[in-house]
Amino acid sequence: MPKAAGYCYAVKKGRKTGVFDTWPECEAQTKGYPGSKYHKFPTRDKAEEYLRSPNEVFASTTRALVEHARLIAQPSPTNQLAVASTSARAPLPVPTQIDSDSDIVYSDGSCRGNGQKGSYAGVGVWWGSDDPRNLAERCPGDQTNNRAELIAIIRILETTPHSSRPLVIKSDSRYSIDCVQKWLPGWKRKGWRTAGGTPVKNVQLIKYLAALLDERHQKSGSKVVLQHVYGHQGEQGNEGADALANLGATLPEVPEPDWDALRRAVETAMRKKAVEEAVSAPFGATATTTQLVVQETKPPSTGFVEPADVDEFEFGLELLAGDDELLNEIEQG
Amino acid sequence: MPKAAGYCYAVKKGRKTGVFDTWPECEAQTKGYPGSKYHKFPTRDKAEEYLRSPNEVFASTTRALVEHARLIAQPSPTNQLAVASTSARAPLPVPTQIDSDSDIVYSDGSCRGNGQKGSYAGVGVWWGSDDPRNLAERCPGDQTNNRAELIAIIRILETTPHSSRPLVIKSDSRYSIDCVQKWLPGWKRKGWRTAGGTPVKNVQLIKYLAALLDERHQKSGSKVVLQHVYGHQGEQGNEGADALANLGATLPEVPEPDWDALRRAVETAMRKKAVEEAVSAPFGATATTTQLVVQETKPPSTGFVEPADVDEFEFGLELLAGDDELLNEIEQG
RNA sequence: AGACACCCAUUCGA
DNA sequence: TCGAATGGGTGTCT
Repeated sequence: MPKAAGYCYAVKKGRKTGVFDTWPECEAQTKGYPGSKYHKFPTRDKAEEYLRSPNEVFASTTRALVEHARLIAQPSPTNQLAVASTSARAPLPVPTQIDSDSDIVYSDGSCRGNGQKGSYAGVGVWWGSDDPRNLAERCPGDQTNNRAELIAIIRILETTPHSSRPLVIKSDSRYSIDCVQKWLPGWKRKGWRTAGGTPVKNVQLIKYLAALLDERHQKSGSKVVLQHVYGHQGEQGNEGADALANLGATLPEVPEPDWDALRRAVETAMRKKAVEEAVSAPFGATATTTQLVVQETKPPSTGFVEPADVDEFEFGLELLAGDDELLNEIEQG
Repeated sequence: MPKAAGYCYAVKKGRKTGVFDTWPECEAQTKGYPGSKYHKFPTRDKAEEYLRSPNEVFASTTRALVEHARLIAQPSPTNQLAVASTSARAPLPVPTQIDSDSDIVYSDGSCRGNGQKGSYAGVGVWWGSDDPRNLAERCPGDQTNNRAELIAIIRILETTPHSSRPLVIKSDSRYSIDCVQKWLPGWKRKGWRTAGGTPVKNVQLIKYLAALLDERHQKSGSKVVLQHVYGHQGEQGNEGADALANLGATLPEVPEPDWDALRRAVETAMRKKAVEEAVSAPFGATATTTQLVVQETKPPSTGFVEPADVDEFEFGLELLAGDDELLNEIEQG
């Protein structure tokens, strides 16, 4: 509540451009300047990043995306099934250029009127300006912010081919990250009950997301880094995903996939691979256990984003051991 | 989110005047035209009403008001006390003609540079063109838009004699109306904390306003109707109050009244009356509990202002039962 | 009690 | 498009 000034103002269009420490300074550059563009940020870093980022990130991406999303979204005899099937969820073509050590992608969910009747939610995935892998989709099923955030991450994993490079997913949803990072093991143990004894929400989504992560680790051995970023800090990628999510929320309703079926399909594939490996190397070599690396950033109020803290979590076939449904299937099949 | 074009543009001063359906048409009449006056409206009705409304409703009122306001406002040995005392806040003379079933009055607050250092706020009350009860006053104390809006309503209640007819106060401040309409009971219960746990702002103002409403209900049994109107829709009364508020903001600073003292004075008077009534009619007759009627209008985007929905709220001695300070005073007095 | 999101509403202004 | 003044809520977990 203390109005402790600690803000910066980035002026992108104005008499002088640059970063200014006080509002009056910023105002002096923008007031009365036609088409001025400026923004408040909690840190100088963020302000500078905003200045560096291109002005119209999504303009050209948008139209194509809307069309793409509409096609997928509109229930019709020819594509209704496809939407809910895994095949329609196959990876998109990857751009040919490979330019960095790890793949970075932003996810975001939005939900107009969250908690209200008649709310509508959207999902956004942003790889870069004009990147064909970008997504703007209507959130299927219940329209809540948290579902949209989870599904955004799921959609990334569904549409991104495995690769040897780490995949860095940046989300501003602490909830989504914590679901897979810190709460999932306990939930498995305690039968998907919250600390308050109530059933965990969005279980199908969370289980499917966990399965997708497991699959990726098992197949490629590569890392998935879930990194939390604070929303609305001017970070280009987050803003991009946000805009795409808002766009997605305007699309027509879509049928909800059968998340459990999707998860089982993934798990079946994993089991096959596990069996093959066990057969070819039966000398006590345990199933692949890879790491889910979760990167943490400091909250924006600290002023600096320090070198990311890294928490590491065991992942892999743990799920097989903790899931009754799966054990049953294995026993019977 | 749909940018569904359905707007009209009224040009009051420009190359051609009238109502135009598109922004380019409107722009053509106004761009570069010195002193152009134009406005966007959601409906043609509103646009036409704006054109019909006299251009300078207040011109003749203004000079007298400025003088009047200056006299009241200027702190001087002879009137400084009067400003803060209830006696100086006595009702103004009412015009002799009585012309309708209920009294309608518009309130508005304005605040130049709201939130900035050096902002200055004004209070406007509009009864009609050239009505002597009109007010244009500088906002005392902190200069914020919301304080000005609250004080505008307070000033109406302070300066308007009780009457058997309902008093309709039209304000464009949803905040002010909600303060007394929907949030006040909860605030009393929860110790004047907001939903986020922070202290409610402008508490003295709100308490005093509530006391004035209670007093009015108790004394006269008449209704006070708080009606929300949307700002800048061309409604004459709202525009009038707006102009007066802007005028008030240009007046010199005024000392801030002791709102708590004012409230206590009102509450003391109420208690006396309550006691008298209890004595003269001790047969379980409860204290007067009247209704605060809150009228709601549709937002302007719907295009039509339908017959007002009416929500009714219990008011009256509830405050006596919920205010510890008061209970203490009663016990001691 | 805390955290991260998602918003909703009305103003006041530049 | 940007700022501030002000309030209300849900989604979710610990």
